[in-house]
Amino acid sequence: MFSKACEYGIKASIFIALNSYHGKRVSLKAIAKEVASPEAFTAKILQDLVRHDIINSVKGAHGGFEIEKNDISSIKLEHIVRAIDGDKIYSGCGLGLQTCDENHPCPVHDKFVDIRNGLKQMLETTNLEELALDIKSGISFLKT
Amino acid sequence: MFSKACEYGIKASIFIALNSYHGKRVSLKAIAKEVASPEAFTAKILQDLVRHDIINSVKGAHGGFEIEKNDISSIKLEHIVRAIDGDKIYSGCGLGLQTCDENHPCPVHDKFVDIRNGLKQMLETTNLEELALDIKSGISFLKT
DNA sequence: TGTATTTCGGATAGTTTTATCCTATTTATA
DNA sequence: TATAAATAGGATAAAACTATCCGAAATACA
Ligand code: FES
Ligand code: FES
Repeated sequence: MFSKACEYGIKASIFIALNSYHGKRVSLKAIAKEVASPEAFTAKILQDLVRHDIINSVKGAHGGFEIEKNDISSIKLEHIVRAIDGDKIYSGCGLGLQTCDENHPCPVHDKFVDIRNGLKQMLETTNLEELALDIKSGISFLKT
Repeated sequence: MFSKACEYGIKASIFIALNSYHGKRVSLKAIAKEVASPEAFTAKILQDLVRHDIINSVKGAHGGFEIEKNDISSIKLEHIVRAIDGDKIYSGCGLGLQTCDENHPCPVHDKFVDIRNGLKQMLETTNLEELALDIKSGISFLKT
């Protein structure tokens, strides 16, 4: 469903949010360990999220990644997925036609659009805060 | 969502079904043209579907691919997807945890499972006959 | 000022997916 | 039987995705 990069990006963002909530900045090393992702690859993904203004980075000693406290609840999964995987999830035809078009639909268009809209809806309404809180309370997990 | 191989496989199967409906066997060349897929790659995918007993092939002059007329309505998209992409769509965790487990859920488990079940349901209940009939009646299209 | 820490960014390597090529095998028909 | 038409299958190539490496730049602190 999502690319590896996107999976890592979402999990990393949740972990950063969780810590930013307490005013703690986290390092790449800590993130990669906590979400069980390859360090160097995760670095690339985080750079991408920084460029898209989803997370902030601070270079140098005591540097790391953080999220504006006020932004945590307004950052939706959609923003992260769009930054990393682009909008192919949203716009593409399920069977690879050049464009997904009501007026020139592929055989599964109607059924596919239903499912895609569900996914879209989910990504647009799920924010980092709720996900981070579930981790904090031990309801959900980032690895294993 | 689906791999290219799977997209080609589904479209090819629909085209074969459409023709088998009229007792017509179709060649690889005709299939690739009709679904706008690379010929040699499509050949591999069709071989896969033949090995999985989803379609039949006949070698030699006047050979080609066909589907048992009585099977057209009982072949579900699920069978094709499983044959080509395996069951990763069904079993895997949306965020890449080793196993998708109620008792050790990732942060998006509940929401993800909902969507995955919708997809599963769709694939399990959609059969080749209905898709082929929509093509026949000009309601849907296999390419462009 | 010097050093350790840490992100940034370019280059490179490995793996999987997608795609192509060529030969062997099978079959209908002249 | 000879030939042409098709699928089968192995080998290979190209592209995309995943992952690693290393030096540059920035920053805190001694
Ligand atoms: S045209 Fe294929 S999903 Fe819309
Ligand atoms: S544990 Fe991640 S989707 Fe179920």
